[in-house]
Amino acid sequence: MKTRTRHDPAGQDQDATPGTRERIVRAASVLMQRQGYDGTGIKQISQEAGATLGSVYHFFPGGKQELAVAAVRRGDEEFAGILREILDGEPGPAEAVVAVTRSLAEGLRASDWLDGCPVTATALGTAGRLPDIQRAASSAFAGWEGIVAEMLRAAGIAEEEAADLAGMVVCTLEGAELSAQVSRDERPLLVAGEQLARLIALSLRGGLPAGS
Amino acid sequence: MKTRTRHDPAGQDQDATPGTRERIVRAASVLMQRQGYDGTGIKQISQEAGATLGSVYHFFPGGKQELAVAAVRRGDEEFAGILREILDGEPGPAEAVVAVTRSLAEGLRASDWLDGCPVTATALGTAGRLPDIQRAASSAFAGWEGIVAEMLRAAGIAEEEAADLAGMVVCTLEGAELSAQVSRDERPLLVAGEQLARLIALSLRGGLPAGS
DNA sequence: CCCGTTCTAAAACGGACGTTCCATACATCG
DNA sequence: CGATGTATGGAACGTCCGTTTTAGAACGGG
Repeated sequence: MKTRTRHDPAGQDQDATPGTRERIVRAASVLMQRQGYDGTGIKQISQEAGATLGSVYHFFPGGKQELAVAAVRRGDEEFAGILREILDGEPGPAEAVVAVTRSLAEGLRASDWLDGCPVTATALGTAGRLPDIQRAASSAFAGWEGIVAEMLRAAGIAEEEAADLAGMVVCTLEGAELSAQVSRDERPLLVAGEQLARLIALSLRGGLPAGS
Repeated sequence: MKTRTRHDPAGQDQDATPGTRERIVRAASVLMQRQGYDGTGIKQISQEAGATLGSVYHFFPGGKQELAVAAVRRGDEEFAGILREILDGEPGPAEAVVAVTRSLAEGLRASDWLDGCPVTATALGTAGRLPDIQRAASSAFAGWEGIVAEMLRAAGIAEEEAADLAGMVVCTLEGAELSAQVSRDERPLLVAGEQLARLIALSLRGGLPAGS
């Protein structure tokens, strides 16, 4: 029942009891996603991960803060993967964005509105205090924006407009998921998806640029 | 130095040392906006408000939770007031939304990116745990949405489309402010403003409805 | 003038927090 | 077979948490 073979450098066994460090990061990511930074205790994390305090501080000598950074990065990569996967499976950018909102809505409802954005809660609770966490969250947003921007450029939207539009898409997804979670209703996400699709369609056919 | 005259039912003196209860709510609102629910202590609130623990528990027998609900409601009303004020001062809905994003950006930058949305941090940290706070936050979002929807209808947009668009506007503002705060950069807000303006302009002239 | 209500003041409590510390187990290497 | 370095188990520490409690001050109505 112990752990598994030692010297498993990255501990990437996919799922079969994934090594202590990996379990700790996963537990931290889930718990902080749900309860925020201050609302999540190290002891709770270690318990949920099936590890002990000694292990936590062994792998994360920087304590809670270092662990939170790892958790945010984990959430970042996880969502980036999902995002890429969905975008690749859709024919056009408008359909892709709608598909993302649908996926987010399903995830939210399936978790009884507990699992929102994996970085927002952690980032927001530590906004002006813990710069390391803030930076990790900021680069997560930037990364997602890049993924969306790439898709938009591939669809033929000009460089600069694609960047703006990608920023808009990520912000709106963020806000809509937040809204849906707080109001326990998937409608904000679905509406956001449709409206974003309108906006993308407008850009695809070179429609009116901001100034009415 | 004490307080002021007793029996000041609502304690609405505008600003001249506004009574203990009022000071407590204000301090709670600001602190929870910045640090979230779990990150803010009752003792910190009482100290910041220039009150004592006795006063806090006198006015809020329900403890921290009741105080948080009052703080969220206060943030709700505050932003609703600002929103109405800005919307009334602009000629059309597109300009109005842009003005709101500019105002939010200024507020964020002026506070060194500390003061984001007055309800998001509190709501997100207590999402599945404290239903009272969640409800207060949810009704705040709904109220803001109503204000925006009314403006859109007044500008001639049909009932149902105005509702969807208003939801989109509020979600995007929420997400953009979050993004701006985390990345310490006002660009997300400004981009969101312009893109929302495009979307509104599209609705004003009966443009393409979702289906590409 | 005194009583009751309203409000303020601060001490005290049990518990949880993040962190430190050390003793132990185990695989690997000389 | 020691010896070594990595990993685990868990007790212990000091601090701060939300809350309770008890006492006192400031007013209003009888």
